[in-house]
Amino acid sequence: MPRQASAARVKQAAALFHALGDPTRLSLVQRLSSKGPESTAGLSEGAAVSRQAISKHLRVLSDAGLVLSFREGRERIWKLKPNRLQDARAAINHIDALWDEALDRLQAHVEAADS
Amino acid sequence: MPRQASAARVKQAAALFHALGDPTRLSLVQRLSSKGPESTAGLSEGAAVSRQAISKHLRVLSDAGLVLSFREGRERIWKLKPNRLQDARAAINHIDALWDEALDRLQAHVEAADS
DNA sequence: CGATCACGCAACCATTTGGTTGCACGTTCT
DNA sequence: AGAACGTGCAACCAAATGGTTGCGTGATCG
Repeated sequence: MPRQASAARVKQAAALFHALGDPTRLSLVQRLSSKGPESTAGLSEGAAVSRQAISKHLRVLSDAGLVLSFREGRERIWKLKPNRLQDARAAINHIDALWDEALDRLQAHVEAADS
Repeated sequence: MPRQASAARVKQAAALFHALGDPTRLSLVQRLSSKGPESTAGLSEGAAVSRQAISKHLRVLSDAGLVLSFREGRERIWKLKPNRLQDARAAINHIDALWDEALDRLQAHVEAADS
């Protein structure tokens, strides 16, 4: 039996994908991943949009558990919460597993009819 | 050098995640994955929302390349395009790879300072 | 102390999104 | 032929989204 009701799991995974489903946010995740922790202003540096826009996106990522932050002097530092990406990958793997099972069933059916 | 400009790649991946980032749509993908091809009406069967809502979601999934459809008599049959999920996984793996590189760089730095 | 910097908050705006209902059209069943 | 079915299309609606600007506040620099 599943550890969690399927509907709730889908909701959770969808929330994660939703957070990743914006180019600006995905760029932020990528940047935090490659360049390491950075301040809000730092992350706004090269961006096409305003600091507040970036700030809002970071808040969305934070709500999704993809990123965390802490105050340091007058800056707020953001860093990636890397384990969270595993959850997204797990969701995809789960769907893939279903797909493979379906193929197996189909294969079994074909072989049964092949006698 | 990257096969594609980074910005374009991010956009592509974000579009994919965006399509997966809705509970109803993610359920549809999961259902198509586990139960195999099905008609619009069939997919609307258990759903909480109307047939047209489902139809719109399927169209979004189709635009994202996650699903394809064909007319069969008076029905439209939808089936998963499984390879597309690989792209989503690849995007996550790519970010993870960046992260690992960053950790390696950090490690190298620590060891260098440790002499 | 005064200037500047980084940030948070709020108001506001246009567009997108997710949903509905109603209707028209082609297909299938009897 | 006529009824029922599966879809597609369009209009419409409320809420969410992504963005802006302006302003207040605490921290840091000179």
